[in-house]
Amino acid sequence: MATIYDVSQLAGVSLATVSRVMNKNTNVSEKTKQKVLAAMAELGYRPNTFAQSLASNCSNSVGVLVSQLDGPYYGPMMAEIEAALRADNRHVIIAVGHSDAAQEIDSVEFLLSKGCDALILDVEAISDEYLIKLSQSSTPIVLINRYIAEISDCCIYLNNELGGYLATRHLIELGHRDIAYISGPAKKHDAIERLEGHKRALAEVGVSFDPALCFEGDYKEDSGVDGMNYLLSLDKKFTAVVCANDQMVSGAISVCLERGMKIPQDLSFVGYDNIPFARYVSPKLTTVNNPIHEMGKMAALWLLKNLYNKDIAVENVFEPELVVRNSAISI
Amino acid sequence: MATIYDVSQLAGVSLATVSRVMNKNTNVSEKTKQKVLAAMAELGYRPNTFAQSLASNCSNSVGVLVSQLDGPYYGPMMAEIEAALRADNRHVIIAVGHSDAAQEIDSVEFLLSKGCDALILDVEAISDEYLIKLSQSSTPIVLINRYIAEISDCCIYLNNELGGYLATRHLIELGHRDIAYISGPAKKHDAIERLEGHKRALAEVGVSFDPALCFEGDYKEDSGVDGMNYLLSLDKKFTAVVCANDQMVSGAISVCLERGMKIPQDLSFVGYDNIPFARYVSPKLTTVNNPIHEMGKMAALWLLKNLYNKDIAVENVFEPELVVRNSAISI
DNA sequence: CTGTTAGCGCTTTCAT
DNA sequence: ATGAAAGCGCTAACAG
Repeated sequence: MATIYDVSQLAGVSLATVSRVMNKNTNVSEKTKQKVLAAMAELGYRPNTFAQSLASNCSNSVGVLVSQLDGPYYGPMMAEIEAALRADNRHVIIAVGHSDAAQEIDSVEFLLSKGCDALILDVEAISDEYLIKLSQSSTPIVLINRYIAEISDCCIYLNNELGGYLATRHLIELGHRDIAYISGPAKKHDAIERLEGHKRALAEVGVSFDPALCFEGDYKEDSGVDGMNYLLSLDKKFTAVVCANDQMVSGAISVCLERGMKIPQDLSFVGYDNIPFARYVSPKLTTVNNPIHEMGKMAALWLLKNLYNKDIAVENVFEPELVVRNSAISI
Repeated sequence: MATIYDVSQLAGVSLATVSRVMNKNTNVSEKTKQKVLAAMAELGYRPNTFAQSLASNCSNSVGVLVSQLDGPYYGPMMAEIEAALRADNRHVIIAVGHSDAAQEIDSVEFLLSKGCDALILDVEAISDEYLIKLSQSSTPIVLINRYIAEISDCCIYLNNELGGYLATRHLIELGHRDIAYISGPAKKHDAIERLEGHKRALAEVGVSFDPALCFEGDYKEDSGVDGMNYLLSLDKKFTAVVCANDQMVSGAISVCLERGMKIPQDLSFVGYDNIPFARYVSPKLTTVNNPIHEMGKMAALWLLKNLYNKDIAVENVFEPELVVRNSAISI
């Protein structure tokens, strides 16, 4: 592998000059620059990133920590982050936290030990305190799907409460009053907020929230199955159910169909996230759009702006929107 | 940030000794080792990976190149790769090739320029020649979802032809003879092989393959929609359709349901890949299992064995299996 | 505009 | 078993 030294010899200049043309330093005459470029091409020169990182103390890499890689949720986000960073010749190192505090912290340490210039974190279990302290270290972080007042500037998040509100209000407008709810894990921020929105919509029309009609799932399809079986076993009337994410809706609907029920005729459903599959299942899901890919992109842009000094406008909070399809009809 | 020098001073030993304990070199007395370890802990020492990589010419990183990040397909694979490598303290750098030759090559160069120790590639558009030449360079590669005779040792792949055969034979056993087919892109190896298997199953019972009943899709849901609309517009009889992947089945089925057809009563479907959603859509999909996550894991193990000298048994070819659910019934 | 030189933090002979 | 010292390839003052 050719080194910067080989290039300098071939071009008949010094190491420093070669380094200057690589780093687009303007203080190089056009003529010298061309000589160097030619020499690089001839040798098939490729800079050694480790030497660069060691000398410059900048790795051009950003670590991305997500809860899981195998669901339908993080793919679009990762895709946007990769694309935005790649366009600027930075690379992304991935790590998975599995929604567990110990593993999340371990992953953060891991990414830090790999010399990332910055971290994009989608973490649920790590405490606010830890993150606040982390944000004060020399490695910048940006938080996706989480809002912490003390470090709000680096938080990119969705107005989850509003989404929960929109989902339930849609059903209310369709005439529903007895609405069941399958929520996400009670310890996750977004799950709590979505449920809050649901309650607000209910309260707005004077319907009291019935805890018995609320099942705590874990955002996976199977817990939608469990939740639906639970609700159906109840001796309670309900004409609609909102689920805190689309994966749980699909699980819930599959239970109903298996029991011979007609959806949405017998029961209306509203989901959350608008994952790609939502438009291909039957019935097509009425759901709340979660612009997770846009938030991923924004996180990358945030870094380009704050870490690599690009001139970019960033916004921190995203608004969810109701996507009306066929899983919910008027009573 | 503390350096190895600081540690050596605190422990009262030389740089070399500190380096030895970090690298688990045995030639260090237990006593000295403990002193060093204590010094490291006290300083919160974390080795600088760039200096390590520069000096040792080993980065402990592997590049993973996939076609896309936002489908349901690669997530499970990435998850396994990340987990296996992470367990051995290596990290993964991701890049996306978008199924385009130029972009795939660009991504390979990108990963190489980032100093990866090895590459795991799931590429479709890059030529065999390029890959063969690449495999002869100093950076080891392992190919997922692709078989190239000349470098078969580093290929981890599925017996796609058999999968295609199993899908169609299942329908034949159910009594179907008029079977339509929605294939993947004609230029992709796996799409071709799956179609071959379909043809073999047909030939086995003396049914001739009708090109008019075969639509070329692109593996995305929308092309399943297009394919179904095309087939339905034909003035041909068919009682079943096999799709080259589950995403296209879901698109195809959504068209039928929208037209008021009953699935599987009016038309049977068999898919391919067994993506997570296959068991939650209605009807639950009869499909061919594609152990993509196992192949991802195997690719990672292959590297651990061949690059990092772990003692692991690897297998190169995986066999698909039919998963019978509810989307196909006897005629 | 260009060259010289001192590191960046660690690994790895080679001595002892 | 331990230490001294020569790089690994590049960046960034500094000097001219």
